[in-house]
Amino acid sequence: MVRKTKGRSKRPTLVDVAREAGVSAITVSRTIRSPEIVSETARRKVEEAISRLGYTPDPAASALASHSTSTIGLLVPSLTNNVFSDVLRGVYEGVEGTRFFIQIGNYRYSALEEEGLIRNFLSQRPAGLIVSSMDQTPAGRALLESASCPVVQIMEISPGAVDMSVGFDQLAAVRSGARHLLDCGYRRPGFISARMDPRAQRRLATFREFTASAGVLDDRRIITTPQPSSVGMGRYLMEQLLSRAPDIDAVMCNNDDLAVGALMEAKRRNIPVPDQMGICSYNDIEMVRQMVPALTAVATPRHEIGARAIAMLLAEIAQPGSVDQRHLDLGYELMIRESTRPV
Amino acid sequence: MVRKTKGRSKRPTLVDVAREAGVSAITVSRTIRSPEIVSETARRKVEEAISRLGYTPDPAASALASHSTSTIGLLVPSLTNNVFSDVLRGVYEGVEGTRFFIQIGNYRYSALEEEGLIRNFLSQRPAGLIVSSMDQTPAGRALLESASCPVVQIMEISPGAVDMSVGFDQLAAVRSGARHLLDCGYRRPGFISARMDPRAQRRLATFREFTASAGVLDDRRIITTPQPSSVGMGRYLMEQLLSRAPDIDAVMCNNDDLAVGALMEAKRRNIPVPDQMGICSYNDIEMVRQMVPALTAVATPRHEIGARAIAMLLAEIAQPGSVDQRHLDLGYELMIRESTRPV
DNA sequence: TTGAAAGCGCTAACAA
DNA sequence: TTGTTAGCGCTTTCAA
Repeated sequence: MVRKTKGRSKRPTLVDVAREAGVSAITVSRTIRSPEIVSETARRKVEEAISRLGYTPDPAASALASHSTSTIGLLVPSLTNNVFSDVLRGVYEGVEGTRFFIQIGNYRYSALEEEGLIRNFLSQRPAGLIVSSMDQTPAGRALLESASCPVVQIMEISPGAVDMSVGFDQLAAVRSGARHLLDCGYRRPGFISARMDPRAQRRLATFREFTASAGVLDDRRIITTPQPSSVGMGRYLMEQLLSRAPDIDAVMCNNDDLAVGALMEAKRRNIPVPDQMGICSYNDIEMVRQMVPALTAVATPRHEIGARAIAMLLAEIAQPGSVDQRHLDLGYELMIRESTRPV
Repeated sequence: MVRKTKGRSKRPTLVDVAREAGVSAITVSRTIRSPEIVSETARRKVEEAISRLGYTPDPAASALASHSTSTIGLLVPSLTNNVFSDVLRGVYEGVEGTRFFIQIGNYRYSALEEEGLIRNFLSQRPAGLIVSSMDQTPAGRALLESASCPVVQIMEISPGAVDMSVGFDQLAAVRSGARHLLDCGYRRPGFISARMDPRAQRRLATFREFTASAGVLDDRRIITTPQPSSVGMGRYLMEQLLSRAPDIDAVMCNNDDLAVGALMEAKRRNIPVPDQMGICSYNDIEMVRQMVPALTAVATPRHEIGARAIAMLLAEIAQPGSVDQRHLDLGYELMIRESTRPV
């Protein structure tokens, strides 16, 4: 059943190409990495030799000799969360056609695991690093600070970023959703949230402050769980909310799947949305606007965060120090749809 | 604004550790890779030296000397499709805690791009490869056949797999959904599908054959698009279907998001589901069973495919030829819920 | 169980 | 513009 014979694959090397082309090894190397500094004739000979031999460079040898790889590390807290799949897409689109490739590390919302991954990634001498939080452990942060490659922190804006950052004001975003609910005339707003990582905690705190200052805070109307977010969890939290505070008239959801779940639960109970229950979602993945009724949501620039982060990183790798705007605030947008009733 | 000084980081090497521990370099190497063949005393000295110096191995040097890396390549046709995010999760869970890490390549449903990625990945001497299709170009297939690492093809079962495979019978799966619609008493079933890759094509062909043999095939009730699948696309295709064949009484959807869209469109038009319209979904991501009404679906073992594929691969890497069951059929399951009416 | 010697395939640094 | 030389940090091979 064994198929492979660990083929001591006599794969051609730089030296083979050099011999074939009648030049030196370094000329071949240069032809590949910076063709513009090689003479027309040499280049042509080398290119022919390469295609004749079917040569492909060995990235390991290159990494060893040059002390740097073409790997870009991307640390995310979750692979399941739709939020990050959009970021991911932006990042992948940005590296397409370059010599770089992405290596994803999933730290599962654990700062300790994140620290381990940072250490691990850094030991591979990556060309750059994208990390999805500002909440590193002190050791993790120290590692990032002393990294010998550019680092982009994404998702939030924060004055304390290590090197570069791309994000938006998450707290202003959640506030705009809450404000919209009040503007619509809802007076007993609730809040549901799953997976209470530091960022979710901060958004909850902001919701509490905002509603408190508006005189409509009631802790019975706030339900959270450390478990992962899902549509089913949205239904469950909505159920809890309705039994603990039956007079609730609106709900701010900390994630899209929770909002979809909340809508489904309302439908099951024949609670009319938006008339007796306003629903505001957060992030605004595609599905949200296709619901019936379409969900109002705070739209976050997930894809653009990925795209801009990788663009910054590539620019900084190509030319260290060349990126002027090292901290980008991409903003957010309140998408008013059918699940909240305008005044 | 520049922060880094390309730190000629005097990072400790194997030789430094050897000197510190009073042994030779190769003993340090062995202590790390196969501690069981090193004496207790030597091992202890080395371990102490490693932690004292904060040594981490350089993967590039290791790869160059040993002709193999700890990278496992994973080729997927899409980063957006929920199907693959479940597979991904299974794979990532499987490498956690091992020395391996995953590198994802997205070939965007293009066999040509896939071929390029195979070439690219293979030139990095990966420890193993997971590919998500059986539809390689001839050159792509040849590359896989001559790869010097184990290869797992996932998603489908097929006698023509290159090395190992993990999947299920996609055609039997779609047939079971179609059969269920007929069993329920629906007589004018339609089919909607987006992103017509070869696999989607085969499923459509199977639907046609099956309905033809049951005498209920009508091509007006089949609508497809090459564009990506989404909830919005599901609504759109449902709309088309209803205008082209208003007498339709059920729809088989080739993907979960299409089914959710179809349900929403039915709701918008006040078409009662399941009484006047049966809906059957394909894949069964979490959201599907949380809809109101909950959607009937053919559940596919996406997470398990990822988990089993990586397990096979790791076993084969550890001990070439050790995997006996080289082709796994994981099956599928029809989940009957509220969107189809039982007889 | 341990070690010495010889590379792996490339690039940095310098020289021509 | 091109070449020479000397490694990069590890593992392989062979020997003790």
